Amino acid sequence: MMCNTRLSLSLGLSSTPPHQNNKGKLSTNDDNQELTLCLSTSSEFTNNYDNNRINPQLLGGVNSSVSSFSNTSSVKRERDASSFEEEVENLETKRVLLISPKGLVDHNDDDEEDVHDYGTRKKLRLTKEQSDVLEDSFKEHTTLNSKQKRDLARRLSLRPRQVEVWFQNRRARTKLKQTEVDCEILRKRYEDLKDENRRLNKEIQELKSLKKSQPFRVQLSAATLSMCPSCERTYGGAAHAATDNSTKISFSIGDQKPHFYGIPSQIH
DNA sequence: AGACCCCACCCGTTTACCTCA
DNA sequence: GATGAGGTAAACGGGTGGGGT
Repeated sequence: MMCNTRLSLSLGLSSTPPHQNNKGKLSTNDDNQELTLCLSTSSEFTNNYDNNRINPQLLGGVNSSVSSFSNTSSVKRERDASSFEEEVENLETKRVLLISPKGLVDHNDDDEEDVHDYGTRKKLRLTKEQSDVLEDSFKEHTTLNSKQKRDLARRLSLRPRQVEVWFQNRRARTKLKQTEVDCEILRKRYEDLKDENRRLNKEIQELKSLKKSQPFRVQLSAATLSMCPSCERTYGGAAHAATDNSTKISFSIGDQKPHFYGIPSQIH
């Protein structure tokens, strides 16, 4: 099997390719890849670059190796070829460069359509037709099995991995939208409860003042009071005693306006 | 049982590309 | 027209869990 992976190593400064997420490890997914250790100097990198063998995306990492990769800031990395060459000229001749699979050697067939002249990964923009088909498929099922993925990829002239990634991103978008909807519902519910709380507190204050003005007629604590939402008046704990069959309260969670049946007319 | 591998998925992030001020 | 900011979507790497061996 052709070696698709090379690890280039020389002495000196170190940098991490940008697509390694600044987190380090060089990993390979392909069992057929092998790691080759070789020494490299600036001039070799320049030559490789000119020979279209190094991914400028990686070179961006080289460009900013000293300044950018020491922290996690998402500063846009300069990928301009000329500035890279200037940087390379300025770099010391010996440095450690870890280059991941796409960086040094030939791309496999699948990847070739996605690279620019200088070897950068060209960002695919799906056509309207491709997006429509994927959307339709997503409506049917939000996940794909291997066969569905392969079929869809073949149908759209995409790689299965691209279809897989599209579905992952699509699920993420759906989830994000749903989260936003949920947030809005919760916000509304919170506002409603706040209003309800404000109204009940106001009633408590009114009752307290009523108790003060009519101490012998109103001897009920606020906790034992109930309220008829239809008329917005309160009445006492006798209703809860329910010794009188004519006094019944119908109330359930979610009711906007609970109704009170058979409440003695005198409390109104 | 548990160690290992593979696979699919999620999550956070990076990056290419687009739009708009 | 050039440019930078911000948004969007494709792509990536790492982590995780389930299933098979």
